[in-house]
Amino acid sequence: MAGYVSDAVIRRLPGYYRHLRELETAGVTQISSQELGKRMQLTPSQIRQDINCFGGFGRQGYGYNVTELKGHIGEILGLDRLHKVIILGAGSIGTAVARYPTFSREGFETIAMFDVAVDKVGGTVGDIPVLSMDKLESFLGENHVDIAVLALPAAYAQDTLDRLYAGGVRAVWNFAPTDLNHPNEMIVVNVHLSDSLQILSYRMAHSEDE
Amino acid sequence: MAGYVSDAVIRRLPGYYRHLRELETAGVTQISSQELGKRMQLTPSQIRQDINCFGGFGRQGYGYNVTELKGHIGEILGLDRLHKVIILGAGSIGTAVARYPTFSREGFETIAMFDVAVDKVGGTVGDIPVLSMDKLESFLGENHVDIAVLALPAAYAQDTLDRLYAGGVRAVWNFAPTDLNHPNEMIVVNVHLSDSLQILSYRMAHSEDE
DNA sequence: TAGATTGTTAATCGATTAACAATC
DNA sequence: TAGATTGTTAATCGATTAACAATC
Repeated sequence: MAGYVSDAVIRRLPGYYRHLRELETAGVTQISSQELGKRMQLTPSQIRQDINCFGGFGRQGYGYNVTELKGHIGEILGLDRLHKVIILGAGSIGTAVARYPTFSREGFETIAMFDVAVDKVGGTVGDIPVLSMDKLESFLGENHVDIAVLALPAAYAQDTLDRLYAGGVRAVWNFAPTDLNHPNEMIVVNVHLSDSLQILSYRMAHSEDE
Repeated sequence: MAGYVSDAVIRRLPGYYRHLRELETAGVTQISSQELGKRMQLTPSQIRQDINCFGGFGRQGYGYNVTELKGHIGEILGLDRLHKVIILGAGSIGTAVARYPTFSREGFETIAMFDVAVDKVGGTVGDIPVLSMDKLESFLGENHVDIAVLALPAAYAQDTLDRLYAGGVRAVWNFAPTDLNHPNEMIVVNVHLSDSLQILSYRMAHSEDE
């Protein structure tokens, strides 16, 4: 069904999912592109175009069924599957990711964390065991891992990514503040917290401009 | 100097800054749009267009001086100013933000955290005092705050944002997984960690498509 | 000077918006 | 049926890329 879908559309999908979940929780069963657009600050046209990249989930004269559309978008996002996750780095960022309740709710299960600090190795974060970084290869040999989270200093990120790739991991969620080189068949999504804060700083510095 | 600058350009600025910092650290003094483009996966044209939104920082036949350009972009991003920050929520995300070393290096100083949990109030995270949420208004009355970080559950985010606005805060960095309503003169930048993870999930689910 | 590379204008490409027939 | 709203095609708008004269 889905042919080429532009990056712009993909980046909006989680927003649709989030708003539809909120609407569902609020007991709303039906919504038009008009109303959803007002809520999400998008034009009704754009919403219909976006949704129709994946199929005609609406009905003329009615709009969209909230639960149904949320279900479709959840599937499109792959949230109907279970993802096994490991976290590299048991510092404050790694810990925050491990404890983030939303992830487990959406099918992301963290099965292990890795760190170099001897005082962390052997411990746990919540229920999650913290293993030695030296055990990474053997762990990957024995366990299927869908996603690796890089939550360690930039200086170690590239080397760790290369080890993950060699161990068969094909998807990385990167919190290290650097851009990483990776083979085409590896998917890397960056968080780059500093970038986001700098954009806030930019807007503050230029808020009088226009 | 800077007339209208598109969102697309603004979102790329932190990337320029990051790469220029890395180049400077590596001892590179000069770079052409060609080389920088190869490094950042952008066309040379785009780099020259982006930079020329703010002024002609290059020299024909030479390219750009790394340190000089980094300095200009740092200023454009407002990183030459000191920003006083408070963090709402002393959970694992708030703590991770408080401990993130990059921020203090770039001129963001966290002066207080706030939480409702009685076992956290009165304590510290690093050097930063954790105050009671009840003290927010009095704190804002006595201290200048440039940026508030929302690191609390979605259910409390809108209410807290309204209190921040009433207390004079005009910039918010939002980690709560919800979109917030805010007056025009308030600047809100969202992190939405779940969105980013869902985009990774999407790409994994559709990596065979093309 | 010759070579390189910018700054900037023009051309292209893609994403958003508008319009409207189809239809619930 | 009449009214509402989708799905989809066409028009517009904006961002990216190409080209090249200016100039270091």
